[in-house]
Amino acid sequence: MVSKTDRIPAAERREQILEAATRVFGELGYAGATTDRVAKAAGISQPYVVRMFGTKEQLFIEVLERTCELIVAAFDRAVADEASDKPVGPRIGEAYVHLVETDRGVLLALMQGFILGHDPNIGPVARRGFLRIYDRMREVMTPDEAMRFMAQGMLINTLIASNLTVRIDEDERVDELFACTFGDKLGIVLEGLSRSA
Amino acid sequence: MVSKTDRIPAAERREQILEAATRVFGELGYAGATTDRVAKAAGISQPYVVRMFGTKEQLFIEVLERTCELIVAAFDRAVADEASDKPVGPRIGEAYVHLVETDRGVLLALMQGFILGHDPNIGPVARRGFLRIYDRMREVMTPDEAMRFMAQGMLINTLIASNLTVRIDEDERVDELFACTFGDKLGIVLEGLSRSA
DNA sequence: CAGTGAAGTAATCAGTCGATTACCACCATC
DNA sequence: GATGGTGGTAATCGACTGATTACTTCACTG
Repeated sequence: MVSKTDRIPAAERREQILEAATRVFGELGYAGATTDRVAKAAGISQPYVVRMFGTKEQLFIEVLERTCELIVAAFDRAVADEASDKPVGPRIGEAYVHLVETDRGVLLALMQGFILGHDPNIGPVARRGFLRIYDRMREVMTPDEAMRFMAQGMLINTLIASNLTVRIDEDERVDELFACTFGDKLGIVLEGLSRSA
Repeated sequence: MVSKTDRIPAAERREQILEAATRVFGELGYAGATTDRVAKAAGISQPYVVRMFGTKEQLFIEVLERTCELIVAAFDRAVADEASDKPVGPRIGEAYVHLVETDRGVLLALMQGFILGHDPNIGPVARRGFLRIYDRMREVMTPDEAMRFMAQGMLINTLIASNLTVRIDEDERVDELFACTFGDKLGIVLEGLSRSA
């Protein structure tokens, strides 16, 4: 039934599942997503997903930790980028906007984690992830700058999650808000949107 | 089985259900909440909830529209407050912070709506609500100010949703972030927290 | 080539949840 | 005192979903 090329080492398959689960959880939320949707997105069967991660909850927790790692890693790269002549703040901002364009699922899954803060098992992981990102900011900017940066990030997450992008070029207020939010990085976002359309 | 004092006019009962549903949806999310939890929170039976609103989806949509109305109304009151000697920006900010303290469910339900932007039925309602709030801001401030205000609001929502408040007085970074986010309104928030604890 | 372990699935089960149905209690009014 | 409308529930159904079980296929190795 399964051709031999479909058999893949567990570690590699694990990463595939995490990637697919990030998209599915990001789109449907934790409760709304099903292990079967994740399985289909990863191209395998539902029982295999459950067996590899134990429970749906554990899978989500690993997705959440992975998204935080990806974001922190992206920030680290931006901070370490010696080639750029820009200050560190805008460099990190650009890195975040770049994530919007390339890996929307990461931001959405992160958002889904934050709003599960009440959950006894997921909540602590979400809070730890949030603080890890905040800490990273604080290493390169003041508390006030870091706060504003996080706020801007949360607005971006909300704009993406609420799918307001579909009304760009349709509603003047949306155009204005996007221009104001993304500033000189608006081009990057629009380019990413047209590519994914 | 039901004492006669439990019989209440439909319109009044409807408002009770919407209020209860706002809290339940805010805490558990749309998919995570059940009509039975809403019913128990409102003190009635599950079938009655469904019959009054048709479907769970329709109930959520009405909750979402109601939360937007409540927020816009709170802003309107703040704008119209002639007694205050503060500029309009801080007055609205204070109104929003006041919502954190008194009606957390409203902010959380609103957040839950935003992250359902992909949903074909709920998404449009969420976007309309977001823009209605943004419009209200734009009537009394510049695009840039309105964007920053929305960003700050989204950060506040995230801090509340992720339940980071539980780590106040436990984690220095959290204290710093809250002080920075709420500024001179931090007292209002802390007072609300200790009262609800 | 027997044997072992890793990769993966089909079938199914038990619990949950939204929705439906059929019913009951109360009050007004004629 | 029948009657009909309004406020409400108990019981239940069908679909969905996370998890479990038992099985198959294949590569490797002694």
